[in-house]
Amino acid sequence: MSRPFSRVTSYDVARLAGVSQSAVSRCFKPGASVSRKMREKVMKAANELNYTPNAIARGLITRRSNMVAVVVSSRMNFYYPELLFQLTDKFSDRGVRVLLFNVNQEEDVGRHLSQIWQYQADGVISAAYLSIEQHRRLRGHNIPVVMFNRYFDDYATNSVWCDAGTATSEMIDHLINFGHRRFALLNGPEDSMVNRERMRLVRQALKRHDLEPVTQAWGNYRYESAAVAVQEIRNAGKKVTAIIAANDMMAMGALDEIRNVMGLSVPGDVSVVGFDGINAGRFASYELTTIRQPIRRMTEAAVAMLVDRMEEPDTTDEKRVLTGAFVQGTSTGQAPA
Amino acid sequence: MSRPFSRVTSYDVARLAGVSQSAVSRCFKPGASVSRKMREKVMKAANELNYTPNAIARGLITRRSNMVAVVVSSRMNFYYPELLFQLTDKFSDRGVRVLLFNVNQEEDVGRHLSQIWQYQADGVISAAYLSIEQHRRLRGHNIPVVMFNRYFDDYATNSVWCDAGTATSEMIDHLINFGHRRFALLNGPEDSMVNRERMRLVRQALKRHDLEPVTQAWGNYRYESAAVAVQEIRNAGKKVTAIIAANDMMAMGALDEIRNVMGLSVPGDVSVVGFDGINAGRFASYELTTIRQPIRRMTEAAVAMLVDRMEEPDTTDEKRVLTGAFVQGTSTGQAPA
DNA sequence: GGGGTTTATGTATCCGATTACGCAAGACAC
DNA sequence: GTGTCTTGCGTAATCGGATACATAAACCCC
Repeated sequence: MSRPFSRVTSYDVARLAGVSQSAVSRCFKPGASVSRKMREKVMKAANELNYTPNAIARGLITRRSNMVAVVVSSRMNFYYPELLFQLTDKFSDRGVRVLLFNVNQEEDVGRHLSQIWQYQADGVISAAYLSIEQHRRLRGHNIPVVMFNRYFDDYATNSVWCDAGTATSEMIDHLINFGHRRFALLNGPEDSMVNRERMRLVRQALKRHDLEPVTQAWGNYRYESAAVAVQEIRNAGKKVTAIIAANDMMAMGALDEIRNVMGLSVPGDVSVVGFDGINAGRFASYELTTIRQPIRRMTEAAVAMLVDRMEEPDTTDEKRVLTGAFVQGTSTGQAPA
Repeated sequence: MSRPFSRVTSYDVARLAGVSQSAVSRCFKPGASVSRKMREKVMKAANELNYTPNAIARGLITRRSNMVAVVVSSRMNFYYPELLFQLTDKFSDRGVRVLLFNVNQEEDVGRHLSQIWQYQADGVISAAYLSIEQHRRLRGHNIPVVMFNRYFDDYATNSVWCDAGTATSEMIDHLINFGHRRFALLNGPEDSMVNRERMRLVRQALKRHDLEPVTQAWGNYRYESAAVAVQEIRNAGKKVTAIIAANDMMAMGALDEIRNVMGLSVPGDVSVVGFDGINAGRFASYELTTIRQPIRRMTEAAVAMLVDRMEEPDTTDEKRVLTGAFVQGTSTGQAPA
C-alpha cells in the first residue's frame, strides 16, 4: 500500500478541538454559520495538526471536482504553450485546477476522453480536434465543453473563435500596395477548420482584387513542414513574390528556408506572412507580418464561459467571436521588380 | 447545484445485472477474481448504462488519486513547454493524470503548494524553484517529490540533473580552437542553481586555458532579457569575441540583438553559445551551438523515479545525473582577427 | 461420495468530507 | 418570566467505489 500514513482528517481536528466533525467542516466552508468562538477553537486545532480539507472527498459529496480538463495538441506549435499557460493561470485565479491532456500530432483525443469523465472534470476546454460524436459523449456526462478556435457548423456548442476577416483584407491590401500580385498559399492540414477558414478569407480578399493564388502547398502547422512546402512551391515553377502561411510556425519555417537555405532575401525577394501572432514571431530574426489573435481576451472568454457553465449548467450555448488584428512586421516589403 | 443529473454508479449496474455492487467493482479491477459469466453480465449492463468507475470515489478509498502535480515556471522559456509535454505524455502512458501548476516569473510556488495536497496528488515533479522548507512540507504530507534540474546541497531529495561538465569543456575547447580568447558571460538569474552551475563549469573550463571572462551581464533566461544584457556587455567597452549564455533562449536573444539590431555578424564578429538544446535553437535563423540536455531520457527518468516512489514510498532518495552533449551549430565560428 | 482446497460472490464497513434535520441555547419583545 | 425567532451545533445519512471477511459453489483427488 502506498502512503500508509494516516492523514489528518476533520475527525482528528474535531477530537482535538472537542467539537463535532461537522463543525470542522463548516469552519472550512466560507459563508457557513459558525460562531467566532467555534471558529477559533477549530482553527487552532487545525493548525496544530496541519489539517487541510481533502478536496477529493469534498468533490465526491459536492459532485464538483473543481478540476477542468484542458486538451491541447501539436507540441511543436508554439501557439499551444502560450494558450495553455494562459488558460492555466486564469483557471488558477478562479480556484480551478487544470488536468492537462496532450494530443500528439494525428493522435486522437478519444484516448483521453474517458479519463475526463472518470476524473470528474467539471468542464473541458478543447483546443484539439473533437468530433461531434466525441463532443456529444462529453455532453452525455453533463460536462460543459468550450471549444477553442473551433466550432461545428450545424451542431451548437460553446466556442471561442477569432474572426480574421477584416485583418486578412488589410493584410492582402498591404501586400497589394507593396506591388505583390503573385501569391502562394502555404496551407495547414487539409482537415483543419482553422486552415480552411483562414485560406478562405485569403482567397476571398484576393478575389476582391481579381487575383487568386498562383500555387499552393501543404504543411502540418509545424516549423519543419514549411521547408518542404516552400520547395514544392518553388518547384511548381511559377514565380511567386509572397507566401501566405496558415500559421506563424510555418511562416517562420518558410522564412528560414527562403533566407537561410535558398539564400534569398525576405522580404527583398519574397514576402512572408503568417497567422496567430505568437511570441516567437516577434523575435528579431523573424518579425513576422501576421494576424494576431487576441489570445489574452480569447482565453479570458473561454475560461469565463466554461466557469459560467460549470456553475449554471443550463446556460445556453454561445459562440464568442473576437477579431484578429493585422500586425505589420518586416517579413513583408516591396515586391521585387 | 451543478450537474443535478444523477450519474451512473456501480449500484445501478449491479441492479441491472442482478449482482452485488462489489461484484461490479471487482469487474473493473484488473486482476480481480471474477468468473467469466459474471464479467459478461456486468459488462453488458455497464455498457448499456454507459458506466465508467468514478476515479474520485476510487481515490478516496484507495488513497491513490493517480494524479501527479507538475510544476513548471517561466512561461517565456521554450524549454518548459517541451519538458511539460514530454512529462505529460509519459505519465499518460502509465495511466497517471497530470495536474498542471504554472509559476510565473518571480512568483512563488507556495501559492500552489497547498492545492497539491488538498487534491491528493500522489507525487510532484517540480521544475520550479522549491525551497527546502516547501519541499519538507510536501514530504510532511507523504508526497514524493522529484526535482527537475535542481537539487539541494545538503538535503536529500530525488532529483534529475544534467551534468554538462564534459560538454562544457568541449564547448570551450571548440571556441578556443576557433581562436576565441575574449569571452563574455550572459548569466541567468543570480539565484538560479542551474545558472550558477553552468557558469561555474564555464569558468572552470576557461581556467584550464588560463582564461577568465572579460565581462559579464545578467538576464532572466528569457529572450527579451538578452538584448539589454548584450548592450551592457558592449558598453563595458572590452572587446569580446564570444558570448556564453546560460540558456538557449538568451542565446537566441543575444544572437538576434547582435545580428539584427547591432548589425554585426554571428559568428563572423561574435560567436554565441547557449545551454539546453531546445528545438527553437535549431531553427535555421539560429542553429545554436549549445549543450543539449538529453531531455527525453531525463523526463523518462523523472517519471520512472516518481512512479516508483508512488508505489513504494520507502524507496530511498536518488539523484540521477545524465550527461549533456555538446552540439555544434553555426552560431560559432572563427574569431575575428 | 466424502473431505479438503480453491474460487466466486455477497455483506458490511470504510475512505473523508458535506449537508438536511432537529434540538438547545441565546436574543428579543412584552 | 413567558413565548417566539434566530442562530449554532451535533447526529446521521450520503457521495461512489474498494475490500476484509464470511459463506457458498466448484473443483480435485482418492
